[in-house]
Amino acid sequence: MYPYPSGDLHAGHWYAEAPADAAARFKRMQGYNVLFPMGFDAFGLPAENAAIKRNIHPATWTYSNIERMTEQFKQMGAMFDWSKRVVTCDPQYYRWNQWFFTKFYEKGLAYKKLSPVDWCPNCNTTLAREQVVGDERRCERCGTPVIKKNLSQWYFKITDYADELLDFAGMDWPDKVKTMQTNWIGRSEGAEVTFKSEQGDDITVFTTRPDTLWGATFMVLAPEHPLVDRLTTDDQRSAVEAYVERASRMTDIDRQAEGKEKTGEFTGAYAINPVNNARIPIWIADYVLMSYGTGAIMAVPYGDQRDFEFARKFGLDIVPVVRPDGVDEVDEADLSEAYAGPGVLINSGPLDGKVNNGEKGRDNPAVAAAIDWLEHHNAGREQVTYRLRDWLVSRQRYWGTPIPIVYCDACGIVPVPEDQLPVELPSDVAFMPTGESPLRSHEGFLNTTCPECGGAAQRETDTMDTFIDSSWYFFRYLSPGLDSAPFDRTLANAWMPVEQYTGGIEHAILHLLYARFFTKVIRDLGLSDVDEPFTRMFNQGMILGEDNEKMSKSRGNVVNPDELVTEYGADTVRAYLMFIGPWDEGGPWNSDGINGITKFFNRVWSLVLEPATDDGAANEADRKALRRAVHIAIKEVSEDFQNFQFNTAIAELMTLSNAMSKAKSSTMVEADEWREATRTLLTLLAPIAPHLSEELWHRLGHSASVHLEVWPSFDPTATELDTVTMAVQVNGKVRAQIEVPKDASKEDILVTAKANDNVARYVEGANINREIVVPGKLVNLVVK
RNA sequence: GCGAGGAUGGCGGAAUCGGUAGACGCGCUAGAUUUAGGAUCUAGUACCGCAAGGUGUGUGGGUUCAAGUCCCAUUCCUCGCACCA
Repeated sequence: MYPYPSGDLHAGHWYAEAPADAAARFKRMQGYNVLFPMGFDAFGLPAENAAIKRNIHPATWTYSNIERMTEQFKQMGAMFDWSKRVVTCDPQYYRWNQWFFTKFYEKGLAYKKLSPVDWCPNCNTTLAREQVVGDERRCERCGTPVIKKNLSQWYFKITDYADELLDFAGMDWPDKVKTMQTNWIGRSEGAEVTFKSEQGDDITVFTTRPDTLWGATFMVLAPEHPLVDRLTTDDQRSAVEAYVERASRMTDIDRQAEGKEKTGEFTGAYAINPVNNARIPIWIADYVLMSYGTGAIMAVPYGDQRDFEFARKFGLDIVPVVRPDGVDEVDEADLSEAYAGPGVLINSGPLDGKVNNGEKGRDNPAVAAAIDWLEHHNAGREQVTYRLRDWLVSRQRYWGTPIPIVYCDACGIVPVPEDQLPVELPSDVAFMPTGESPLRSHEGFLNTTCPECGGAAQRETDTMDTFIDSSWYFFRYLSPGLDSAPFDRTLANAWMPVEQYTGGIEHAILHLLYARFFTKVIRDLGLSDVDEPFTRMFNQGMILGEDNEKMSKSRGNVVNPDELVTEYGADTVRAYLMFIGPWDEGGPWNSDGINGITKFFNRVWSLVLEPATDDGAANEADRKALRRAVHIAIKEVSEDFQNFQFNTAIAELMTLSNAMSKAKSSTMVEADEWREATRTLLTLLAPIAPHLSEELWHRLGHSASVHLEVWPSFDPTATELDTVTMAVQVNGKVRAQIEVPKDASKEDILVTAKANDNVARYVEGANINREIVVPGKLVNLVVK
């Protein structure tokens, strides 16, 4: 994932990019054709805030940050291909955001709608549902609790792709991310049922439990439901209006602060339950959300805890409709909570006796029977509902892609034609955050002519959510300079999808969901054949301050990578970050530990370059042992890189260098095995410490780069041993170690084991009941 | 409340088709070298114990010749969602 150009590279950037670079280098040495690009997510609020605070233009601030961060990335020694760099605030990039917007509009995937939206009072802009986080409903960017506003905004119809987005087939992604996306999309199977009010209005509800329809004893509408005003009777009007007014003024936080205590008001109206013609009261309550389903529910207090609480509080009827297995009779008066489990349907007319097995949808015989009944009687139909909402993409801010729409009194909404793109962001605007886009007060931008009729018209002044920029930038890497299309189709079909993507878990249901959606629309626009953007996804953890807290200036626990590079060198910083622990776990920085890497690299240096001081003779067994250590390292390090286990890869390299230190002697350094060892050590180390390994490689006399070396191949015969050490246990406790030929028979192993003095001590005078031999591992003698 | 993940020495962490727990590193102890050294090298370092030996992977059970690893229960921590009908 490309970074936001915030200023300087911080420890988190290093933690995200250095191991990714090591993995890319490993793949290149293995012979793969690797494209490892870097770019900048350059639109966004911090640039505008910097402009307001320091009186510097967002573009100036952004581009100077990009320059600085690019230099810092080069210091890291990362192999980024800078010729492929993508900068999203560049008009040559964002013109394609605008182009996509018009294509979405043509396809009906972009639309404008007036509705209550989430508004961040600090950022002064609307937000997408995905950008409101936590139980206090805070702005994802700045942490301020959001409020509701009724505004006309542009949306992308991501809900059209809900079902396809639930399909993760062939994707090697963390289960956590797949689960989070699945829950976010929130598919529910059930039925849509239409009730009629006594005045004759259709009131449609969604339910996952149509089998409990005969237990519906009242209806509840969301306070914002459009029928509330019509249905409310005169004698109830003042109470209902007061309730609606109160609900509209309450924030979501206030609603939650009231806990789960139910509130509501009777409208005075009644509806007819279509399955049994029962006359049931219609209430309004804020526990029914206008934004989910149809904004109205049938209430089945017997089977739903919320409806149960509501019924008990307001004295409404409760009709038992499911008899749990093993219960003879259900008495409504005895109930203390709703029953949502399996059982047999009762009091349900034609469905009496049907079995509710607790499964969802048509897998449940009772639900299937209910849907069939509804469809047969024209009272409802099978229906699927999603939690996912359409993506609100309008932002009332300056530093983003202008939405390429013109409003004409004569022609209405007119997309800007392709040959007039990009709609460039004017540079001379006032950045005061007024709650309206700063572009609104820029006359030259605002006033234009209609592309269709040529009459006076006004531009849309909102800009696009920056998550649009990041939804397709990976395509742009393939042909960043192209000005005839967003990307080269042939290259895209050859290179995409991204075979390995890495980034933080915080984008599990933001960027990673939007990018999947965009990729599918790009496919459906006929621009590529790619279904999914990222085949394999890995979430690295977060690097914390030494105090085990998130790094922040106010805590004073920020680790500055520039200072570390000055003191220890880039390779040491890279390697230490990889050594600290598993990459997906992250963890606290520890300034003591980095010395271990410094010592390791110093040891490698002298191992390769210093003459041997010990003039002991190396015999054939010594040379064989060294070769064995080398090939164990090749095997382990290769597997570790493949699995992104950089910490154990470095541990293996340390083990190899320790073995080499022990083996080094004036005769050994003349041997082929020693030359293989040094060559292997440097090639295995190259992805982790690219500068050090290159320097040593050249000092050894090579003229080509170590980074162009072929990854060493593992020779299994080199690691085979003539004898193996086995543990001997007596009753599961280790009592001795024995050495046996590697292909010794079980019988021979047992003879050797029993001959051991210490084993004999524990076995003496007892019966051996069982003898377990795991060849090459251990012997366990069970005695009594 | 629902869902996911985790708990191993003084510290970061190794090891899970069940098979010698603590690889590798930090720190610490002792020694060597040194005018000196936050340098380097050597040896040691889970805990209790003089030793023999015993005990140990959050807690309590279970399966097994054998459990960090499998099963049941439970505590705590982290993350995500949350009146979603």
